[in-house]
Amino acid sequence: MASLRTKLTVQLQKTLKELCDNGTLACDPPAIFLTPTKQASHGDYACSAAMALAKPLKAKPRDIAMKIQGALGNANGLLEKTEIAGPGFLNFFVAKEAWHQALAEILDAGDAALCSDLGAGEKVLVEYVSANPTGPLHIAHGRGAVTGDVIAKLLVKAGYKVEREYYVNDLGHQTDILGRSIYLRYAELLGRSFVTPEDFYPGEYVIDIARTLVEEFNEKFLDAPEAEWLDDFRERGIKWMLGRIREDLAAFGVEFDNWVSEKELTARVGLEGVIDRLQKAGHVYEEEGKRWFRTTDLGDDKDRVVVREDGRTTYFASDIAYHDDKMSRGFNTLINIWGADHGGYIARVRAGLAALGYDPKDLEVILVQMVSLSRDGEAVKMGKRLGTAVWLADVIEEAGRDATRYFFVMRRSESQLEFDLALATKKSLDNPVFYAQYGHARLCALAQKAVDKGVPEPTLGPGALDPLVLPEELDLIRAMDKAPDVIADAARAREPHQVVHYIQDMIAGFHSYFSQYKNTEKVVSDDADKTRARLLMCRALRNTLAGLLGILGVSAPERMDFEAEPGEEGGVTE
RNA sequence: GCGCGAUUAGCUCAGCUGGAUAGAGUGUUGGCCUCCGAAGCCAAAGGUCACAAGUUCGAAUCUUGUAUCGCGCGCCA
Repeated sequence: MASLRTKLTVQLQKTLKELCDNGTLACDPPAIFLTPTKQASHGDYACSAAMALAKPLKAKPRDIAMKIQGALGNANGLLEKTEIAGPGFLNFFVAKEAWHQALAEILDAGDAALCSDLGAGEKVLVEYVSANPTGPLHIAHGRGAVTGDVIAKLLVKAGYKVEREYYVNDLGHQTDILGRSIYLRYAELLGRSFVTPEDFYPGEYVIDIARTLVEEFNEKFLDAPEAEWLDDFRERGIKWMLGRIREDLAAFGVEFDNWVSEKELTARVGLEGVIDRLQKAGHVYEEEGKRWFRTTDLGDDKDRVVVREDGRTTYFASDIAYHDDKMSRGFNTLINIWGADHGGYIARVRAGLAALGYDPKDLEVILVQMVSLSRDGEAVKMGKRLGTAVWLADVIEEAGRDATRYFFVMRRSESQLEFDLALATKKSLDNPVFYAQYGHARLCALAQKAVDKGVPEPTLGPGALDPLVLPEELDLIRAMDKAPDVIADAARAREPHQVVHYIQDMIAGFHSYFSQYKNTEKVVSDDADKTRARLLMCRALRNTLAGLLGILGVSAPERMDFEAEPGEEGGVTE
């Protein structure tokens, strides 16, 4: 759906092209954009094109603005008037009728009201989480999970064809450590004592896995050499962990189209082929018995080993193969959501793509900064190796799925996130998800109020929206109208937090409107025409809000339970 | 040392390809419930946009340098 701003931009572009074509403006048509204004006296949208053109045209900005103003007219009925202000701003005042028309279109569009065709069907692959199956998901994985999930949803709304993918590192040294850790716990459960080696996963979950192996194998491997049990222990450990990771993600509302196993992928494509291609392109050399990829030629800090002395390939080698596989599946854009601690990895993966003949810019990496968790005002130290990680599942249980998801995308990815569990569970507006959900519930209550009073179901007919003339009502329509723009912008920038702020603004506008007129211009009143118009507006608002919350994966409750503490069972009624 | 990220109100943070008087929440202070949901609303107070140069009609935004904090710098993943 096109917003009014988009329609007006199109009109303005058309006008400028005409002015340039007929010589009124002796230049090429400039790229223009409309900005929403900050104050009502500046109209609804402003454009600074005249100022930008002043220098190349060697003319006064205000004179240029006047020419544009005259040629634009009422922009096909969209505008009530255009004013020239300040150094040369064009301030556009949208006609009431155009807002009513916009609202009618929003109501007609239904779910499509949030959509745009920015992506034009382009294929995008979003890879996120991809946590090693050597331990449960912790809180930082959670942030990456929601970030990826919401970016994927935004891209879908913005007209991209999206696939979501989890890359499972089910090969390598770390998985061996998992297998050995399980074995030590297995032996312990069978009465043996042990000292923990340096490479060891200390988490409780390892004991849970070991318990299943005691059940399966009894004492079969108790004194057996490693070669006899390692494969079984490793594979069962990975399978168990992956099962738990899937459960945690499902409980969090995070889903994937594909789970790509490193083990299966490398078996299928064969790393030798990929390394040969690197070699043929002249990027591989041998030294000290190892095969190196000269990534320094392609923007990396140092060269990287792809094949070790003993012939085993490195993780990096399979990651090159994985990204090659992604590109070969026809994606124009690869978006990877990584933790900030993987930042140093970007250059070498890009180098891999470049060496294989792809444009390295097609890989975008969103680095999600760390989450610092505090509980009751005290910082909680994190350390996966120390077993002091905070599991995502525990956080969700404590704060609730809605609040947790909302918190994780509230801030820009580049900002470190302060996650205060006490705050997230608190019944206050520090916890903005409740504010937004409350707004939705209030809109539902309004609709119910109308039903209770015997007001007929409002229908959209000619002139039905004409009674909407209060400035706050027009503001609300304007807020809704820009939804496809906000989503497209957020999708383009890969910035979920923009949606959060948009929701907050829209809800604040509604609460303000509601409170201000609760004793005068009520939504449900004795005036049938006004009631119908306002109920229609509220319906659009409710739909918009529900759609936005849906993008965040946060529920839009029809009622809020006032008694229960948020975060506990029943705190939010679906 | 090098790379990436951050630095904006007491606190937590927005600020959209450079635009008009830098915003929101929270906290503080003071007002609103015979009301369609007060988990709400309204108002006040609160700023050297880390610092310094530069680019131009115009900089929180772009460039360079400095400072402080976080992350990374493995033939782990």
